Amino acid sequence: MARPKSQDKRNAILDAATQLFAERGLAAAPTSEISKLAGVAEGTLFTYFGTKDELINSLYRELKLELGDAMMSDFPRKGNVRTRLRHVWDRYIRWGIANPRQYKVLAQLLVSEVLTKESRDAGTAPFVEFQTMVRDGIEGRIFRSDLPVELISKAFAALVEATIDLTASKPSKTNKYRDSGFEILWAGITRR
Amino acid sequence: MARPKSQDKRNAILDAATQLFAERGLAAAPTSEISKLAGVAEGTLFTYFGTKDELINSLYRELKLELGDAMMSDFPRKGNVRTRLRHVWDRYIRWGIANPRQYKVLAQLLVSEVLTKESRDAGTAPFVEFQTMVRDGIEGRIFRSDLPVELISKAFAALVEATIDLTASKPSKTNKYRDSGFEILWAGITRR
DNA sequence: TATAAATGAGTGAGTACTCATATTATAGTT
DNA sequence: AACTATAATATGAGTACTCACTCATTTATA
Repeated sequence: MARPKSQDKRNAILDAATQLFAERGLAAAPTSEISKLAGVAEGTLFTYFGTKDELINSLYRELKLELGDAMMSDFPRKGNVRTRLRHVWDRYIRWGIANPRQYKVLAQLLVSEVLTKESRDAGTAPFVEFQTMVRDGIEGRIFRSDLPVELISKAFAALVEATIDLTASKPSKTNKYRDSGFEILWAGITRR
Repeated sequence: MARPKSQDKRNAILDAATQLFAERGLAAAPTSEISKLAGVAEGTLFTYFGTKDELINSLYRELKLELGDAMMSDFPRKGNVRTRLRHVWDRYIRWGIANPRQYKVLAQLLVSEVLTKESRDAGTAPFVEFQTMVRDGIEGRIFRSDLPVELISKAFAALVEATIDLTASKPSKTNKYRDSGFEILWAGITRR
């Protein structure tokens, strides 16, 4: 290899894209401005990402990885189901609040029409341990056995996101929302 | 007025926009194609909606009204809290399944950057009775009193939408998801 | 008959992507 | 260690194209 690509430039482009996507939406953020903000020539953007759609797909995978890392670092593998569930709950919310742009872009990407099936599949990879935990909860008779696994996972995601959204509009109640949100989830899926 | 605008044309344009937005996303649906699909000249689109953004905002309000109607028709005002909550739950899900395009577009509009604050506010208007019901639930000691009202509303919306999304991928389990989803919500927000 | 809607070719402002040229990190040679 | 050849990246003006919106003209209705 005569001259290697620079991971720094790649990251700068992804960061710039995140910022502009969050501020204006996917379609209204031109590659010319993304590259300018990243401090590279427009052509350079296209040596790192063949098309704008490819950039968007790469960004999605990157963000999902970050979120997965945030949720799973220090994961209390030995803890009971409640402890583990609470860990990922707290981490997810913390990440969403600490990275509002990334969080917002993720929401935009998910409803966009440009994500490939491969990207969507790749995006679920970081969350295998989460699936395991849900299965543990059901087999260990902690979760209600009449609830489908996929509904529990979905309910988790839906409630975290609702909680983060609320927090964004009333940051002073962050802790309240975080705790109450979890209580709704826990009471909702566990046996009485 | 020499020649009145036609409600039919206006609806045709909104319908065409809904279809194309759902298929390709807001940005990739040109006004030229929307008008063609609606069976009017492109100029006509602009006599009904001054700009594309205005069209999008109008569509949002229209869809929210439809959803509100669907949820609130035959609303059992005299029923107990569970009956009333279940009513709007079922109607919301039924509407989402019966109108997948509308439902999808609504999701896109909510994360888009073109909705004005006025539109967002107007969008909540059809749901005043829902708010009342939540307050009833808290005052009547049916819902847990430590949960913030706004979190309960948000949790409702989040769980319905999660349920509809799941149903879209596995229609055969529609009833199961509908019932189980509601159980999660109900167990989550009521006193033990 | 007056007034407004309907039409669709035209316009100007962008936009994603290209490509000829300049630059530079690397591997090989001495 | 210094030099060179090589092959890749970096650059940004240029290109082909698309799109939201306009406007002169035609058509319909009160």
